[in-house]
Amino acid sequence: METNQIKILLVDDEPDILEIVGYNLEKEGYSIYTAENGLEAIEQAKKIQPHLILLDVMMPEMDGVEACEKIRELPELGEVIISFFTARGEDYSQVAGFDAGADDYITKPIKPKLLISKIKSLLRRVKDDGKNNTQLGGIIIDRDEYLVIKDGNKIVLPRKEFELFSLLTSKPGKVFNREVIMRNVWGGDVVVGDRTIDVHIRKLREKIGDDHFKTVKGVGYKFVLHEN
Amino acid sequence: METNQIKILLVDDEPDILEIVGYNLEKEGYSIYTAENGLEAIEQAKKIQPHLILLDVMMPEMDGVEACEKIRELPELGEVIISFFTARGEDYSQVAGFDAGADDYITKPIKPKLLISKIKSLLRRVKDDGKNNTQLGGIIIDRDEYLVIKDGNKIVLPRKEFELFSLLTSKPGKVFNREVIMRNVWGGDVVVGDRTIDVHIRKLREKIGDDHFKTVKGVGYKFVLHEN
DNA sequence: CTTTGTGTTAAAATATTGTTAACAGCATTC
DNA sequence: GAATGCTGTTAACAATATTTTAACACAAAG
Repeated sequence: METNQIKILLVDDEPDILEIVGYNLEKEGYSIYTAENGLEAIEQAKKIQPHLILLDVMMPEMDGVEACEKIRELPELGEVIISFFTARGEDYSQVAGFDAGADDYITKPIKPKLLISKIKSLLRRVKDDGKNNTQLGGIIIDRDEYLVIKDGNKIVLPRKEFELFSLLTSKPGKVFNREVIMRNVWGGDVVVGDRTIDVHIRKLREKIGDDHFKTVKGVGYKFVLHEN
Repeated sequence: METNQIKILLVDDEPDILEIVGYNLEKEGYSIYTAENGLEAIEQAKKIQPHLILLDVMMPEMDGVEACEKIRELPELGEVIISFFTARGEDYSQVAGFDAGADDYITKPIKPKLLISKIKSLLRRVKDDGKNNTQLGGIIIDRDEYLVIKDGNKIVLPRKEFELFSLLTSKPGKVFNREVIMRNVWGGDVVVGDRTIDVHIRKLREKIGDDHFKTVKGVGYKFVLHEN
């Protein structure tokens, strides 16, 4: 990933800090976004999907620790890296911070060089992610994590359901007949009853949404992104 | 290990793919070898002892899955990492289940940047056989000392437990199935009972924390940093 | 209005994992 | 060299989650 595609959200109630830190990071080529309190931070985070969030611990409205916890509850931001700013001596908050789900700490006063090198090290994980993800509209299928994320909700599917879902979504709109489904999900030799596929489809409809799975009677099933 | 000492064997029946992928990998400094079918792949693999093999699933003579199985039976290649190329939707259940003993897979069409980052991630384990410490949230993993530090507490793990932990944390969130765990922690030839992995997972849960280790039934285990 | 294919349920069957305690191997200590 | 403690493995059993079945309802097509 190019440096200039990496988005960093900076959250602090002191404009001075935002400016000086922002300046240093922009000089390195990162795209900088800012917020002045925890509430705003969460709004922004949802909107811009940053790679890294730098959160001040002490802030009005909602402090950093609380904001961090809230952000960690948002599945669509599951990958985001969060680091706190904290004044030295405030380090009692470190334990609380890790509990809240922080990845690292940066102590004030901020030294630009140290800041940059810490940030580079934190972002190393983002740069080479190499994930097997598919994004279809608002639905993310993560084959590494065996997870489906829809509208910000993590949905855990059991194996057969996941594989069936994965097959259907491998070509949205295409109708898969029962034989093909059988062969791909169950394997050529396994023999199971007639209603098994239906039951699995039903569960997918329950979990993912009724209207994504269309029955083509006498032929098979298909996955559609939008109903029409 | 230096990048230019890392040997990658590329196996695909389409010369175009060999060329474009080979070009991209050579640009990164890897040493590239090629084969055009499964049989040839096995010959080459024995001869050059590569660190990583990228196998197309669909090939004449002997397909990727079969070749992978054969390679896994060769004791002299016990350490090799194998990843499939696969078109999305193709042979889904087999590839997804890693029945053949692959470590990962890469979906076609191949995007060079993603390819490179995936390969780097796969090779990370080979490259830093030397010293390496990782920090993940509040957890520090010291691979030299077989030591884990969590919330400031030192946790000493026995070798097997440490290696299992180390594997799972090498890619937080990713599900590792039992075969892969077996091969990486115990080695390809060792045969131990079915419950051994479970017992080790249990001990990690006891020592590191229950909620970091998620079971995906029928698939495997994953390490998660933050629960949600 | 009969046939054919699909939808729905809950219960049954199966598969997979969790837990425990026991044991052997090995190194360390006394 | 006996005692101790730790590691890794196993086996038996418990606990759970997933998958399948079976029975019946329903709906569309002919």
